Amino acid sequence: MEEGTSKSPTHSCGTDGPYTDAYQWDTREDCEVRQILDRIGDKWSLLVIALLDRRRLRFTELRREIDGVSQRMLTVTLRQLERDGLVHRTVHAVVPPRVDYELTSLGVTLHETIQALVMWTESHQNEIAAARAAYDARTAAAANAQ
Amino acid sequence: MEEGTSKSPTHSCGTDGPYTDAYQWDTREDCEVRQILDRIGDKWSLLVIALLDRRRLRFTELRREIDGVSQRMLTVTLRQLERDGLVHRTVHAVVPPRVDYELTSLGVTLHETIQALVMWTESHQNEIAAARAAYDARTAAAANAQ
DNA sequence: CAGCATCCCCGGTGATACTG
DNA sequence: CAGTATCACCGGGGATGCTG
Repeated sequence: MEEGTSKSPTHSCGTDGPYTDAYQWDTREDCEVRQILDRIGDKWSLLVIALLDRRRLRFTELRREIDGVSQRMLTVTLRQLERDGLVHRTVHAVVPPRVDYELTSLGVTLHETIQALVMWTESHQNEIAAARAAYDARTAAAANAQ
Repeated sequence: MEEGTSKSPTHSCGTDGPYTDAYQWDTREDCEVRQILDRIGDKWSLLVIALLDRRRLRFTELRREIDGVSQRMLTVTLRQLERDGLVHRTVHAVVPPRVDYELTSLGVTLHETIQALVMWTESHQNEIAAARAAYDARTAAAANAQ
């Protein structure tokens, strides 16, 4: 199943157009971009990063703020983020145990980048909603005519 | 700042400067941000958007360039993107059938926004790799000590 | 309090076969 | 060529129970 050769897995969009260079990105399934994108796209990571923005929270506080997350998934998510160097974990040797989480400087920069995406979404949500409504209407009409 | 309920749909970014307060985003599971994030995070959407950047491709061309995608998933992905108004689909009434895909203007703006994320990834992939290596080393050491 | 281990389910995805 | 339809799989994620 190894990509092995991983031969130019993508379009080497040659010289076939009046356009200037399109930015070519790595399209391999195991590339770094996909790694991060998977992290972005998973269910809880972004929420954790957003909640840790300029804050320092302990496990239970995070869990309370993220309504719906299971203990297991919060743990798993935090471990991934810690492994990626996006979140820092501080264990206090006290009883009962206390563990604090905060963004690393790397995590902060990712958060800032993600904000652009969030703002894009908020600026264009109406267009998307309209597009969906139009699409559904067209689809329904087609199904109706048939 | 009080949270009240975690389902607060508001994001009060109003008159505050970018760093005076945390930017609150919609944390509901069904919010628009999550809708788009799910699209970003799925397996093929981003690849399609990237490949359609300043190009106009037909179904088979896309399929050939995206190594590993099944016919079914390419269809599903394109339908979602079309429904969201990100990709435009042109059907030519010829035999054999010819269908062209291209980004809409909305799709172009999303692509531009995503580029920031991709570039972040590329700039920081070394840090992430280092963080992972360090984490794994720590973990292995701990397991070893035990 | 902050986890880890286990079981289990569901939906996203792939493979395959068929069609206009 | 560009799909649609159906089946099967597997892994993400929830629920639960147990520990330091």
